[in-house]
Amino acid sequence: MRDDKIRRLLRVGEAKSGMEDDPRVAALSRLVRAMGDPPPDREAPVREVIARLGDNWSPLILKILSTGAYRHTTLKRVIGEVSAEAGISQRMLTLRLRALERDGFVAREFHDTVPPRVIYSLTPLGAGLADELDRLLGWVERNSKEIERARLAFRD
Amino acid sequence: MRDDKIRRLLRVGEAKSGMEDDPRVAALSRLVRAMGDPPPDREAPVREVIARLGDNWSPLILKILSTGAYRHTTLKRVIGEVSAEAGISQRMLTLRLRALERDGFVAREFHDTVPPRVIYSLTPLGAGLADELDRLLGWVERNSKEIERARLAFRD
DNA sequence: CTGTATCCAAAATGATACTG
DNA sequence: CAGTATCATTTTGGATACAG
Repeated sequence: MRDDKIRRLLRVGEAKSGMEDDPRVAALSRLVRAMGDPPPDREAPVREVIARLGDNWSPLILKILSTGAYRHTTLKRVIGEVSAEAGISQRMLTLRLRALERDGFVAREFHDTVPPRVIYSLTPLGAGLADELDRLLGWVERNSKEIERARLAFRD
Repeated sequence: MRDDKIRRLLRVGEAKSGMEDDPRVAALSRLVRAMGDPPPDREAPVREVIARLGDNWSPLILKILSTGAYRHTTLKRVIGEVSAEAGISQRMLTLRLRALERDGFVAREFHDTVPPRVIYSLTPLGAGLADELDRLLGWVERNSKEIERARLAFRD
């Protein structure tokens, strides 16, 4: 995207005297270039991975798996005890694990016995993602007082 | 939660000879304590903030606002040009901005003129969140090759 | 211009029953 | 035990019209 297009978006007049150099133009220009062309869509890793971290169950799954390897049902049982909500449905657990496996964060070890045994664990990549999650949680934790304050002040 | 309850969840027998000390028990115990009692529900800042980062529009809004202050419609126009999708609806933009404002990440400056002028900008707290977002994006970026490889390998 | 209200479509999640 | 299929419910998002 060219800078003059950005100027039009911002309704910034052409700089004739050099006084209208809106700093947002250069900053937006950098942002657009950093995002690439075309910009990442919903299926792009950047979007998907952050969406995973933001969904209801994946963060908890990552945290639990960072303590070790688990069978499917054991994982379900642990989530049911540890979460604030009613517990995860078998369907959702499978969906989430599949998504995490698909992106290389979770390894699935299948033993074709009766009954079958399937062991889920974090890959090194998944452990890295769990670390990122921890750092993010740490930031929120450190700022939760201020967030709570903002929430209370938000009675407008 | 007591450790023997965790052992039952994991179907770990009582250690009589000291050989069954499943390392997951201690790790899970630490995890449960770190999460607090009761564990954070959907409205808790930890959950909400990460959910914000994971939704469709908030990350982009944060990125754009980190380049400066914007009026409502200008922001909408910029998002429409910068995003991969069709653009954000006025309703969603308002909802997202409200949520970000509610948690103290975005400041709303209202001028009661005709037509009204409303300027949105990041608070220092919001700038901090934008920094966290950047670090997260950086991590995904650095690992996107490996993620793509996992995706291609995931034809099972 | 900023925002709300209403209605509608699409997506996420859960419940339940079933299979190998 | 692990997983799938189906259906119901909830949540989320968009389109449109309208108000101040």
